[in-house]
Amino acid sequence: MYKQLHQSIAQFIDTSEEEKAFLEAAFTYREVPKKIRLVDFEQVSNALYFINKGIIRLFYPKQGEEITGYLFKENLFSSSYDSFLTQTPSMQILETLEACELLVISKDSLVKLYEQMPTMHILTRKMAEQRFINAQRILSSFILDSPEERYLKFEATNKDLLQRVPQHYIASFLGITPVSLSRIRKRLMNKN
Amino acid sequence: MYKQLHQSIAQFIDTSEEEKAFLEAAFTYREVPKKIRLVDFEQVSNALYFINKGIIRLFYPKQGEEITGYLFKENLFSSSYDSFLTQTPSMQILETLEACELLVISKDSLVKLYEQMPTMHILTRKMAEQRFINAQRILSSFILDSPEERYLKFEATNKDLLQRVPQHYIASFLGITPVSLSRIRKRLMNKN
DNA sequence: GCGATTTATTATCTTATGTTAATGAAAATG
DNA sequence: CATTTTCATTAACATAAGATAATAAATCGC
Repeated sequence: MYKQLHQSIAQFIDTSEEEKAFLEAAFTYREVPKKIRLVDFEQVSNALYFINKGIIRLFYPKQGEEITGYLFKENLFSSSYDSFLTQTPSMQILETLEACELLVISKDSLVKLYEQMPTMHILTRKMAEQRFINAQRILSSFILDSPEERYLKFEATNKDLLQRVPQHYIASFLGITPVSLSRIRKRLMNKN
Repeated sequence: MYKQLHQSIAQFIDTSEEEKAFLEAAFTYREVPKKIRLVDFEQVSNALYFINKGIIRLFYPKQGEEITGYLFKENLFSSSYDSFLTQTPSMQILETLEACELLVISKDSLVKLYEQMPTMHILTRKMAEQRFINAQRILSSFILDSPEERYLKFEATNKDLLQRVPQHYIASFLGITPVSLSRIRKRLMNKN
């Protein structure tokens, strides 16, 4: 149950058996059907969701449209992180795209963990750094690359998501319309 | 000399007099003329730069072009953070845009600080979180807003930079060409 | 202060993407 | 299994931004 979580954390810090026990006590297992909102619009997020199985989509509502901001898959922490950190209403919606098996930690449990194991500060610092680097890379791709290049990079690094996620979600993640993505795919087909 | 630094840090954690002394010992004051590269392309960054005075521009080289990624001003920590954190060659260039008065901390000094004051982990965690939130907000503006809307938001939050920074740097930060920004400004002039 | 360089604007032309709508295929639902 | 809904593709048209170039204004460096 907690194997994937421990493995993911091990990338950042070493944990003793005692600390592993603290962690397991802090996270609760939860199965969630598809299309369930973990964080709704303008709701203050009070939990982080580690994904054992499934996909979670983060999106922005914009004039009746849904603009995908990120797609979280297995072994990632998913959240409306901005809202969670600042405890302000979320501009983003967090919704399961597939039925999910999650490990959930509440804000309160996290605070308790900070007291129980000081290395937790190091872990969350490294995670925040990792998230920053990730956001930065996506941002630089928006600055530097054309939609076609962004699609090619996405394809190269997320082939599995291309199969599991409806194409129009990927289009809006790339900052383009489904129509435009379809045209780009056609162009690329003809090149090769 | 260190007043601004302490004030900025005070937004995140409380520091004792002893800790303030550790911090002052870790940061060295440096005056840098304009147009000096603090981090060059493919160089591994080994310092963070707190800005007492001046502006630092972060940009990506792209086919002979320079694409602005961020503009740092007074009381901010500036860096090629990705390179600094991962200790890999920087894809970004960090260059003074004006003559700057900086407080510089090296990777080694930072490591020493972590040992001297454990709250440093909390400080850098909160800073990393803040940076993530910032990157996230810029990214969401790329996802949600048109170039015109991005310009208006930039104008609203960074009126001073509009005066101090050549317009074509701002254009590339907004993800458009100088020509396009000029057209947008003209369009907006006529509206009001 | 003067010549050189940088910078901003404007015009022209091209092009990729947005918008809207129609169609057929695929998937979900009862 | 049949019906409804979602989804991807394609077409036609409009538009904003890119590319290039010319010009004028502002700034820099000696």
